[in-house]
Amino acid sequence: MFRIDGMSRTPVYEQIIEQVEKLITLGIMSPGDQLPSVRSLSIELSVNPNTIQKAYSELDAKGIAHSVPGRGCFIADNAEEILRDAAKGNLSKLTELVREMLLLGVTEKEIREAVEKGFSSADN
Amino acid sequence: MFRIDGMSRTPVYEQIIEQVEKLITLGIMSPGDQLPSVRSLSIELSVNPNTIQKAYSELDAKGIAHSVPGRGCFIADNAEEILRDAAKGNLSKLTELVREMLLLGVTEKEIREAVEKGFSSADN
DNA sequence: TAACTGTACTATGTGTCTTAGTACAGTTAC
DNA sequence: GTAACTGTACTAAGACACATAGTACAGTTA
Repeated sequence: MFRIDGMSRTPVYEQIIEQVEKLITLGIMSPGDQLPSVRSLSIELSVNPNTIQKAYSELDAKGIAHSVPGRGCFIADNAEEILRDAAKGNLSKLTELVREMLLLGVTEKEIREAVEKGFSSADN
Repeated sequence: MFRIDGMSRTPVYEQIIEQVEKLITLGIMSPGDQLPSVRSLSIELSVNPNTIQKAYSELDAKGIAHSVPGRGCFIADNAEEILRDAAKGNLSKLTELVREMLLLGVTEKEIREAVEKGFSSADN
């Protein structure tokens, strides 16, 4: 369910956060669903429990998951809403990316094609 | 001419690389132009000379600049071409960004607006 | 010759990420 | 109640990248 790239420059705990968010985005995990326990996931990924805990506590701080001592870590009710709002905040990032590519000499046509390609593909 | 954000998570040497690339992209610096010397820029930015050297040597490795011992560091003849090719390689990144935002519930209309905004703005 | 240029090297400090180990408290099923 | 799970907290240590500090050498230029 989770996969860690040890060669990546992004920290393991961030990779876990991203993957949890992706699972929610894709509808594979839904509000109320329980995430793997800190210990079991640490074994599955051959990673220290502290690293998993750090990921979960950040997901909790973001409001995406909710940790309950003794019970587990669960996807929050409004997880999709939070992720959607965060994505909307990234619209400006999209604008800047387009502008930079344009400045670098990428044609408007090439950019439009890349965008349409994003619209047409629904699979991961 | 250069500005460093000490609060940023991106290393200083990478910020310098990005800014050199941006100056070339914007046409402020052109092939043959000399970059500030390692020592003078290190003083200007209150940064260690080694940090500047690291940035310059990476620009050299990328083919964007060319360092000549005793003379200085100069923008390479084909710097724009290299940057343009690199930008084209990022078209897939653009596609993925669009796809992700779509999955997260951002509307197609919002995405198109952000893209058009990038097209229409020419100022930095 | 003097003042600049890039380059190379060692040593050190710092911060983040990760691991390791231990401990405590809440929950659940038997 | 007990055993086995859950999250949480804490200290200690190692690894690594980034940056600093200082020195030194060779090439270029006026």
